[in-house]
Amino acid sequence: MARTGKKATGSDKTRTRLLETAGRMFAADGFRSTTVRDICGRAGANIAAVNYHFGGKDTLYREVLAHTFQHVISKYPFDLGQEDAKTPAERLRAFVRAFLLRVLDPDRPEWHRRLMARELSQPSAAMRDVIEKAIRKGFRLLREIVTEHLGRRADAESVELCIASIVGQCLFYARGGHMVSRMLRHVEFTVAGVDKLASHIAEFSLGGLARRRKR
Amino acid sequence: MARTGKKATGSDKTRTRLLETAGRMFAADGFRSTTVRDICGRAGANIAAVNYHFGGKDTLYREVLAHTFQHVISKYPFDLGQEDAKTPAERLRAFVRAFLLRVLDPDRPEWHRRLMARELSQPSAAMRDVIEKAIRKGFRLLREIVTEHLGRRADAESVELCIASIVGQCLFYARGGHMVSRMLRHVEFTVAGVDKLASHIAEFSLGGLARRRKR
Amino acid sequence: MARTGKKATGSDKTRTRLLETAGRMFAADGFRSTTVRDICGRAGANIAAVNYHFGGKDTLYREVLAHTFQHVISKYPFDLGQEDAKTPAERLRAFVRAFLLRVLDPDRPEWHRRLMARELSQPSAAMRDVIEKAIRKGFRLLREIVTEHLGRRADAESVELCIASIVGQCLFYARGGHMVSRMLRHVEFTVAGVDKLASHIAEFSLGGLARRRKR
Amino acid sequence: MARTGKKATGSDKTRTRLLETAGRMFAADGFRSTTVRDICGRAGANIAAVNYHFGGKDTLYREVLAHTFQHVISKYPFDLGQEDAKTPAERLRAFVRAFLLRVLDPDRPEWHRRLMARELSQPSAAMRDVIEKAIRKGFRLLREIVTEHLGRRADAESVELCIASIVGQCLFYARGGHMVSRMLRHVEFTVAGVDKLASHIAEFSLGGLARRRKR
DNA sequence: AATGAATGAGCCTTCATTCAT
DNA sequence: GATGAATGAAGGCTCATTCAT
Repeated sequence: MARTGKKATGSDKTRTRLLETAGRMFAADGFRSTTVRDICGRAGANIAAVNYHFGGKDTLYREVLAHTFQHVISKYPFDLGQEDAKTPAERLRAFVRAFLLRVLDPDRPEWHRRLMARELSQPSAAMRDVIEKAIRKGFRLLREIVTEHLGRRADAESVELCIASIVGQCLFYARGGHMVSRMLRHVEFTVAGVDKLASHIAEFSLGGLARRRKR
Repeated sequence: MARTGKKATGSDKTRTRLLETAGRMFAADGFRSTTVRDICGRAGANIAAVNYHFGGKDTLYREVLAHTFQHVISKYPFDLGQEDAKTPAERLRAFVRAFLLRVLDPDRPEWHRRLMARELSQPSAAMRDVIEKAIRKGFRLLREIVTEHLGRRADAESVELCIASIVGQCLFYARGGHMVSRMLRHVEFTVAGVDKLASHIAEFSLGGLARRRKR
Repeated sequence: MARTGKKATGSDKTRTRLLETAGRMFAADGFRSTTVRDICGRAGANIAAVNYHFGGKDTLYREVLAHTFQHVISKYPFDLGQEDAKTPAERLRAFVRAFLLRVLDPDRPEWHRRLMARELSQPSAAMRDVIEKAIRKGFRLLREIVTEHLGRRADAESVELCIASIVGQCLFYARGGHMVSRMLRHVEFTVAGVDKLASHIAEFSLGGLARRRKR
Repeated sequence: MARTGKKATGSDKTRTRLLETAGRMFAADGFRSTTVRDICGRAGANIAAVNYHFGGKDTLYREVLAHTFQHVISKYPFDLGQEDAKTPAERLRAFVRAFLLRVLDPDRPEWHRRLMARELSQPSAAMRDVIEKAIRKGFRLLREIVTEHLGRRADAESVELCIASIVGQCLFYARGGHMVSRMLRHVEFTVAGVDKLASHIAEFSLGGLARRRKR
């Protein structure tokens, strides 16, 4: 057994391996299409391992989600860099950058992004609350920033339309590898280009906001 | 033979009901999670009805897709209104409006949007080619429009970043009922507000493009 | 419809076509493996035609069997040629020839043989009685002939062993196209060679009977 | 993985029971008519047991076949006893005896015979090669023996006709329990009488060959 | 007289899970 | 702590048959 190299000494290793493998597979094929047999097989574990370690497939999925979202939520708060930002323009830039960092975190493997995109478009029951809470928080902040730009007298609809425009631009990069993005040959979706992306979106949005204000 | 799909004499009621029900369910839960039994049950048809009318689950899905995408592709071409547009600004407005119309077509039920969003983010083998072709076509047009705004000397990366910004704003509305959009209480996602949405995105983007040009 | 050439004027034609097609298919693949849909399809008839004309698959099968066995039973009785046979040797020859004619009837299509072989090795409930009766009749005759050859004092076991030897030789040709027979490149299994086959088996058996008698 | 069939540790009880039950049922009713549900039911196993242990119905059938034919092929080679046979007559006797032993092996249950008979008359894709090879081998040997008896100048057709006569007699006993054989009340088809059967067939054939030679 | 849409029982298979070891 | 044999519910699909026309 030991000579196969698959099995490590501690039992905790299997659990970790299961978590990693399952996450990758859930991200690639979705919850339903991923089978417990396959997860265990690829993780080099017994077929009963998932139930043994996590209690079931659902629980494993929830665990994967928790493990995946856990860090990012606290690592890149929406208000990251807000305290250093003096002008409204800087605050928008900070927001956009924080948003993109959260979505394109350099330290996270690619499948984290895919899994997040999946949950974002159709959240499972387990994540709904967590995600909604996080979104609501960021939303409030962005509303303030946009209001700063449009002026206090701006109507609610205009504010929200601009919010949608900014968020839309950011979310475009969140969904990794979809068809539209594949057309863009000169844009780096990866982490390396995150600052460039943030700069562009911030500039573009500043222009948009300015135009919307004049009207 | 019903299997060939060439039907004309009989009453197509069951077939139509099946198509409608299946579409709605595929849109809501995805291909895998939707069972033939459920489809037939809710359509008030026998469990063998799907196989009889469509030959199988896969074929039914493809039929639903065809039935769903069929109209929209030809009804709202990307270059809709381009010939009447004189200025670059008007061309951008026309493009955005055509894009949104395609996505928020007044004549289509809500689940069409959801199904389209699903296929857009992870296209099934059957749709991949159709979708890619459609996207590529619109992409070329938008590139021209953006280049008009940024000037001929604009580098490829800047052009594509602006394309991403515009497309991102539009796609935001394509995905019906996702979490972020639920925060926006004052924006009508429905068809009724499509012109207002188009106007905003066009204006916002014009501002963004202008700012990007100056740099 | 008429221009397809599939449909004849009278309704009786469909029935006949169904009978022919079904027989061929039952002979080739067996009762279970042959589907009503396929029969109707290849016969150019409606899917409900079998039930309409014959009441069901089972009934159709029985009808095919009756239609197939009907003639042969009366056409080639086991005692064919017995009245003209003067010597025991001639009687044996006549018997073998009748047996082979029954099995390799020139006027019957090949699939009749296959169907018969099928029923012989595992008779359906419907045919069991008919077949058993026919066999019993021939068996009695052959017993007499063999007894003539072995002498009246021959024990029952010896008689039956010789019967088995003779029948075994004949049955070898009844099962068309099985693996062993494919090895024999110089023997005609078809109808054309039936007299040659009969001669050989009769001669071979006469030799065998003679040797068995001496012992 | 049980699917690979590489099992050693666990108690092979269920697997063995499944193999035995399935074999018996396949032999009795054929592949198509035998249902997995029935097999599992009669074997006292779960409905999923067949798929778990064998991967599917097809694989199970192949396994049954392998398990059934495995021994007999090597246990009773066609040339069994040939080296001890001095005269042509003894060689024929040895061949017939080996043939019958193969077919009526004392150590095998009755359903093995039935299954073999089934495969012999219409071999499944899996067995075709194995059977053909085995047959071809025995065929070559018998041809030599017959040629010895008929003389070197015997024409190919005569040789093959005699081969057919000998093989026909043997095969008669291979098909257990068919209608004709039920008429023979004084012949033991079972293993106990195999030597007596072999003696008869050999003697009968020697007589037949002798007579065929004289002509 | 004949059609073909529709039926429901039953098929093989896959799945997450449980249980004895 | 971990295994893998065994389970039963549910999946898609095929079949002979029925029913309204």
